[in-house]
Amino acid sequence: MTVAHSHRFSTALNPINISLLSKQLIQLGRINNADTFSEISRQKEVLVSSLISKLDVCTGLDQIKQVHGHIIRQGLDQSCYIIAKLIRTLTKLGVPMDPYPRRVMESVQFRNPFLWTAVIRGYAIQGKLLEAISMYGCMRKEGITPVSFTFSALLKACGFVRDLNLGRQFHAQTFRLRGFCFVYVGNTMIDMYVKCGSIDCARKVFDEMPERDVISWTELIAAYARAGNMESASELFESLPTKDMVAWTAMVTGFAQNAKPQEALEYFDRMEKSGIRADEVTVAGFISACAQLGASKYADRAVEIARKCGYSPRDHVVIGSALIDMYSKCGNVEEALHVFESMNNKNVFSYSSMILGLAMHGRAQEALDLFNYMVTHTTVKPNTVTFVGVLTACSHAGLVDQGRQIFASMHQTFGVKPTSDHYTCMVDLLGRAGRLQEALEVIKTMSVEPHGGVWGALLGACRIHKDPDVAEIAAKHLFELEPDIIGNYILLSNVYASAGDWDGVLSVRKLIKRKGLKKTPAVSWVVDNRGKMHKFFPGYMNHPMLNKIEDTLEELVQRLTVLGYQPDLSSVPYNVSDDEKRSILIRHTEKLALAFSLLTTSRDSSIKIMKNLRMCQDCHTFMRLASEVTGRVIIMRDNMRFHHFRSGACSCGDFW
DNA sequence: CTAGGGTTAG
Repeated sequence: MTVAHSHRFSTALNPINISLLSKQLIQLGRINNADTFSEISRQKEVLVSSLISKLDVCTGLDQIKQVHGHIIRQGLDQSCYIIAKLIRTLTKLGVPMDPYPRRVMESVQFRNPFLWTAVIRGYAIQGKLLEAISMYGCMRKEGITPVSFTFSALLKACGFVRDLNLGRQFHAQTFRLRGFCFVYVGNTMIDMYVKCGSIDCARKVFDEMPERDVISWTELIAAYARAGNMESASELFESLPTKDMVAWTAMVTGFAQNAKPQEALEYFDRMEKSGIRADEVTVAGFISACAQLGASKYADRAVEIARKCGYSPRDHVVIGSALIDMYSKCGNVEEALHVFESMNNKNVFSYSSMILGLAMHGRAQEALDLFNYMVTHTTVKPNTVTFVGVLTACSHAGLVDQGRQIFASMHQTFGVKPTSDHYTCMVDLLGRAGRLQEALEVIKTMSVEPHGGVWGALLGACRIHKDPDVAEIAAKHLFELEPDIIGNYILLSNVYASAGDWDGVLSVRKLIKRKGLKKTPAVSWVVDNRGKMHKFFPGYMNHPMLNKIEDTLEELVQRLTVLGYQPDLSSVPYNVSDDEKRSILIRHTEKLALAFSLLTTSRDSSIKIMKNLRMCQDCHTFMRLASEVTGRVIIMRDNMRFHHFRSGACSCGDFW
């Protein structure tokens, strides 16, 4: 509330204004003398009520007490309607229920169910289930009959603290007392079960509700989506008779969150075709789906849609943050920076996305600078994701000491507890720097149970530094935690291969076979300027330009050899002849994609290649040197991050 | 006054 506002409030309701108001009302014929008194107090209630409504998050407790003073002076301190409203507002503003709001309630002599409920709900939202229940007990003792709103508040409290048992008790009581269920209470019940993680109970309530509205449906759809069960979500959604914007959005974001971007886009299209408007939340989900597809033609479409819906990143934080992430993942970090700078409001999502974007593209120093700017020049507080971003930046740039410092400060200075994700970054940081024993030590002293990522980072480091002994330790834990992820086995096999241990390679291959796992086939792709995608698979395939591609590669190899290029035979994890290794290497999909791009794009444009797996050492060297002899900028995205090859150097500093 | 929200590591 601004100063000007509070000044207006303080004069709005003085006795002169009230008597003026009453004269005006009589003149207008709205009231007659007989009921002037009750009518004026009703009007007073309306005025005071609108005064309370104007309190907002910026209001300090002093101003609230000032308003309370007005309420008392106007003789409205016994009005349940006004006091309940005041308490609801205090709750919204985050004022703790004890002692102030509760005292205000206790000062009212004759309390109605709505006043009690406002207090119960206040405790509920602040996570104080026991106090909420005790208030409910007091209310019953006074002989007040609860209303549906009361049960809604109690159920909300149970959901908030995830107390399934108490939730069940109130569920039963609700039906006993009322005999029937309002849609509203039913919806709160669904929400309670969902929050308690019991989606089946939520479904049961839904199925038994005599009457449902679109909110009941959407709650359940979103719960299925959050649980990763998009089949049930779609099924439910299709049977929803009238789908509104929020329901559609739940589907779009649901697919986006479950790594099904194509479906997210489909639902967005269907939504548009049904003539339903999209709002900021819908568009954010759409952008997130585009980001996952990682192709600029989707990026353009996302920007176009955001523009059409009237959501510019300048004024909409959610849209801006989503766009930053999308541009970064599409390989256009410059545009991401551009969006970031254009934003009027930036929050922790905007900063974290930007820091992660810079880290992903190997611009570690800028990522660190941005982080430092954020913590020293803004009021934005870093969260757990922000630290993943900064630590990733350190690890990709080999900044061991800085990383250690930041890791220490995150808990000490910023109160963010390290999770397995942060330990993953630390293990990666130390591991890449060749300090495998230190990395192992970090894992042993972790304050949380290490997840697969932590051991995976260690195994990855063993691949770089060719250390089969530590690799076996890492693999043992990793295979227990993630027995079905083929990439883990391949990684171990690569470590053995790089050490020339072909028995080891063979044993891993057997293990893969026994588990019935299938190797993920490699694929690289490029998008031409008409938006068409060209995919390249391993070995020879029937691409119309195959001959030209082969010629180009042969010529390129010759030019690179002059610069000292030698095929890195240790990148081939098979025990075959050196000639065979050379011919396998030259058929790696990203090399085919590179040759294709050289043949089909103009000399001054940069080349953008995507790949679903990690790039091998040989391809990395090849790309680096190719950027030198061709004078082209090559942007290459593997399954983890981006490499910018320019004039014979890579943004990752050959550190990946 | 009960529903949908963008960023996470190997």
